[in-house]
Amino acid sequence: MAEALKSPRRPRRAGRQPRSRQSVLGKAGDSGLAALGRASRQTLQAQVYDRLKSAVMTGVLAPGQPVSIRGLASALGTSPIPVREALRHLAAERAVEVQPNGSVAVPEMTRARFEDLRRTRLVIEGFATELAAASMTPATIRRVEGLFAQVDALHRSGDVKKFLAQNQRMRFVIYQAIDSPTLMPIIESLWLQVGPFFNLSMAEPHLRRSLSYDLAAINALKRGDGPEARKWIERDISETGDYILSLLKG
Amino acid sequence: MAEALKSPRRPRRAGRQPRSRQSVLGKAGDSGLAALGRASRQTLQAQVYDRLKSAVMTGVLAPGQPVSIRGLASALGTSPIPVREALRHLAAERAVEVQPNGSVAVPEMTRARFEDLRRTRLVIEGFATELAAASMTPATIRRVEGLFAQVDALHRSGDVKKFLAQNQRMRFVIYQAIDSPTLMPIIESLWLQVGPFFNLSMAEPHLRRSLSYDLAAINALKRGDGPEARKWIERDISETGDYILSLLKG
DNA sequence: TTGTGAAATATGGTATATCGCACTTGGCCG
DNA sequence: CGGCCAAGTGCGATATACCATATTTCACAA
Repeated sequence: MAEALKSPRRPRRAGRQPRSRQSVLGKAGDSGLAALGRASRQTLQAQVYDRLKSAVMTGVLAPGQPVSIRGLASALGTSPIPVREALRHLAAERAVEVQPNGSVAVPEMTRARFEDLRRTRLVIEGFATELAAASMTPATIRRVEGLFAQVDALHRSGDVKKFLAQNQRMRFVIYQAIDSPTLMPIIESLWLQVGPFFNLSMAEPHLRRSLSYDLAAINALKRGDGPEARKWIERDISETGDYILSLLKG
Repeated sequence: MAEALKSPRRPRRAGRQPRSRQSVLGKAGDSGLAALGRASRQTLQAQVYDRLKSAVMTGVLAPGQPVSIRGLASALGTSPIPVREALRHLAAERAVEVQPNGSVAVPEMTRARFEDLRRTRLVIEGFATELAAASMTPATIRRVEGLFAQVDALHRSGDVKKFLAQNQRMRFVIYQAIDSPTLMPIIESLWLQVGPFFNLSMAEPHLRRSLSYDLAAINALKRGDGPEARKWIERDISETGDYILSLLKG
């Protein structure tokens, strides 16, 4: 058994910090060995990606503010490489923009861009909603209705951030029912692009109306009435867009 | 002033190969300093990305065949890092798939996936065509007609590969007329996903029909008739899909 | 001959080092 | 007093090093 010879391949340089592959970012309090089965096979790049994605969606990263790879890396306690790859991934989804000098930033929103996004969302999410009507199982309906109840409660409690997060989850459960590996990433990318601005600017007078449209859409989905559900989702996207656009003016 | 100590940062290790940033991949025979002004500010990652994208589109990379990062890197004469990033970028666009072990491959095509792609393309490219009708300038029309002539000639000459390449260029000129930073990347991603299979399987009996639809669409665009143009593009996508699907059966 | 397991190999992921550019800063000259 | 040049600093891009795991190969024994 020459294994003892092989295990320590090389003398191992002194100042090396192997840094265990998991849980570098996930600060979930691992209770001993339980962690082994949990996030075992998550690459750092994927963890950083998830974090940044959520940071973009929740508006933690302000639009226009440049983000430095090294800064993020040191903030997250990793080397620049996983951060670079996560940022590239987000850039491919248009969640962030690569600046001429190479650093990245959440893109600024202009009226033109927002209107472009809105018309695209109308077409794609409208289509997706109509498709979803044919794929809704009773279990999915229940899931959606449960989420709607939560969203409604969050609306009453006034927690806009959580409201939007759960609202997104609800929508995505609907879209996921289609089981379309083509549509889903497109819709995710669209939400990543408009999401930050919802978080920054959505306010009460509009939320209630949006909720009523969602409810109408859910009821239509329950009946399997795709065109009707589509109509309500389109109305929601369209009027929410009007609202955001009215804020972009000033 | 301890600066003098700092300026020559370190003695510079002997065996270092700085490897000029450009033209590592571009084997265009640089004639001396002329190269300086040419591809100056292209990162390696971007060059690798372009190459791989074209390799995927033209079917050079066979679906399912795993691509090793290191293999590509040494084939291209770079380190693995730019290759990794280019592959991640392509993976985000669904042009390649990250395998469970971390390497990547062009995804296999199944009937289900192809039908999913087709219905999505019908909606998105149909919409895009209709929009384009409102944005076509005389110059764009001329450009498209010029490309159509080339495509037609290539069809007669029987060079399917070049035919498809120019055909794509023609379509993208139309879509680009919309000037939609949202739609364009989506359409590109869709073409990256279906492109390889066109290259592998398109054959004569279908090409002529497809060309006639394209011509009809172009004429409709010229008249500014968006719905009509949309109809022809949709018919093209739909019937080309039928054709490919008939091949996927066997 | 074949199955099993261990070593060799290949490969992905990531840390570190270094290059070269870009932007900043400070000083000098007009 | 203002603008321009030069050093300095920060950062992105990339090469290299090295670990850990997946895969292959090969030897040995049943």
